[in-house]
Amino acid sequence: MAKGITKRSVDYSKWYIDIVSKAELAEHSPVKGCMVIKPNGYALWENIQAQLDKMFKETGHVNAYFPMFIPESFLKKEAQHVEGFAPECAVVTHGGGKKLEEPLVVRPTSETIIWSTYRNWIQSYRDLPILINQWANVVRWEMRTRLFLRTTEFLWQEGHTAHATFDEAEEETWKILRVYQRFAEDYMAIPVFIGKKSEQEKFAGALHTYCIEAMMQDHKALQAGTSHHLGQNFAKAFDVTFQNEEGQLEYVWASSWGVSTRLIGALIMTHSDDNGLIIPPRLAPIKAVFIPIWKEDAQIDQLRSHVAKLTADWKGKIDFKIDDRDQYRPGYKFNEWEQKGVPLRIEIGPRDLENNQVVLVRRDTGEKIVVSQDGLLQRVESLLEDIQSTLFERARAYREEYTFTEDDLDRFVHKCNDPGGFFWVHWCGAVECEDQFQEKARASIRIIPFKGHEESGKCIICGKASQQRVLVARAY
RNA sequence: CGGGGCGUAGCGCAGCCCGGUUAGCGCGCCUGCUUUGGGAGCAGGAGGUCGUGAGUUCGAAUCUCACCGCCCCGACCA
Repeated sequence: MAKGITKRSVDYSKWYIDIVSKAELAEHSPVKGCMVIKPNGYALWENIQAQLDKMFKETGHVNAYFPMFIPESFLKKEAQHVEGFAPECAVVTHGGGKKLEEPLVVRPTSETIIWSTYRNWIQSYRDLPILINQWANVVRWEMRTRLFLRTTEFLWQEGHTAHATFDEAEEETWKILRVYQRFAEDYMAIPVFIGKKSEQEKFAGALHTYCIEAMMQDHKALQAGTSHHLGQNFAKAFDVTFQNEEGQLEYVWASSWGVSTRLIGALIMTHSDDNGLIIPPRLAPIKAVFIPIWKEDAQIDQLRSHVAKLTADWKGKIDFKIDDRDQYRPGYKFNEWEQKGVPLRIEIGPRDLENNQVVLVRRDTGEKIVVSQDGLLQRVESLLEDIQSTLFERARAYREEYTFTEDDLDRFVHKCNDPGGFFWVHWCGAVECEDQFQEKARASIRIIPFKGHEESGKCIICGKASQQRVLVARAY
């Protein structure tokens, strides 16, 4: 039935590419590693943006925009930061037909340009906090790219906040992490583990990095959002100080945080099946699609006007579409909308007109439900909510099935290969042992849990004392 | 940067080994008629610098050399 989509069991990577292509989310551009985000993909991104933007504003943030070009010297001001980003920067050397005096880096992230600006904005504790977010594109010259998951240019939001104290910056970093978690779980229907990154995995230039981590259907981990406590590192690099209530000069404390179009990749790999994309209703640009079915020309107009009447009060309440194209037959449309991930299909034909009913078909389960046309909107709305929670529960059950607590090294390595998954293992904290996860199992520490999850044991690698388990997995 | 694969119509491919009329097939597209509750049928039609450049040859999609690009799999990263 799923024409043109490789089955997950045959080739997972191919399946992913087929979904992106068949759902018309994006395609490759003439430039290596870049993508054209097509209307279906962009509509999804717009819905992600709209909800997140609302949540940022509810937590006191405002939007602004900083330029894409950054003087090369700025990148070099924060030692860890340069080291982390220098290799993957695109650099503009010419403009207006002339060689530039100083090359311009196309932003890989905006900490440097923003902190060079904050320097001018901050003098007193009364200027703090600054809680700014920006929606932007960034460029990172990656060696290996995949549509949405890792592209040379991608869209994201980056929050950059400035605070008077360590604790305030910490609270901000934590608050945003919880916003990300809530968004992932309540809107994308993607269950996530939250925690802290190891020293090796943290952002270049941060004191520590928090993240949300999700499991994909191939049991690999995908980092879906990060929130960094930047300490005073950028304030020191750009000499951003403020006068506190006692009149003393102090360096400003910072946080930064972001999610990107990678979320679309996460959404695909969490919910979709061999028949195509599945979009959780709360983010679906089209939540329901009507497919009128007719046998004679005379019925077309009858159906059109009937559906128009039926949906007269739907506008503004639910995003739906009526597919009354007559160059395609119903079966074709069924498949097309399934591939595009529309959560609910509403079939209506002569039989239904006679019986005052419609046929609802759930995208998540394929279940067909015959319901009365009376109170259809309420029925559709509650069904969409049910699909939303079913998707989340299904994803959570799947994740639990492949999340293991493991104490035996051989068994851990073996299970990393087959079936793969998330592993809670004891780790002593040594970098050497962390490297062994990569060496032995091509896996890495995805998160270190927060306080309250202490448990003493022995490091699965070296056997020395360990105070806690960490989550280890192969990752995208 | 290593390994693999591929560049021929919008998409997917055959043809190449063994050079030779007008480069072919499926899907899609356009026109018409019949159809329409799980990817419709028939008829007609449009659509090509065979990735680029050089070479061999009377003659190159096909042989030789070089280059370019893309995809997939690994090492680095959101």
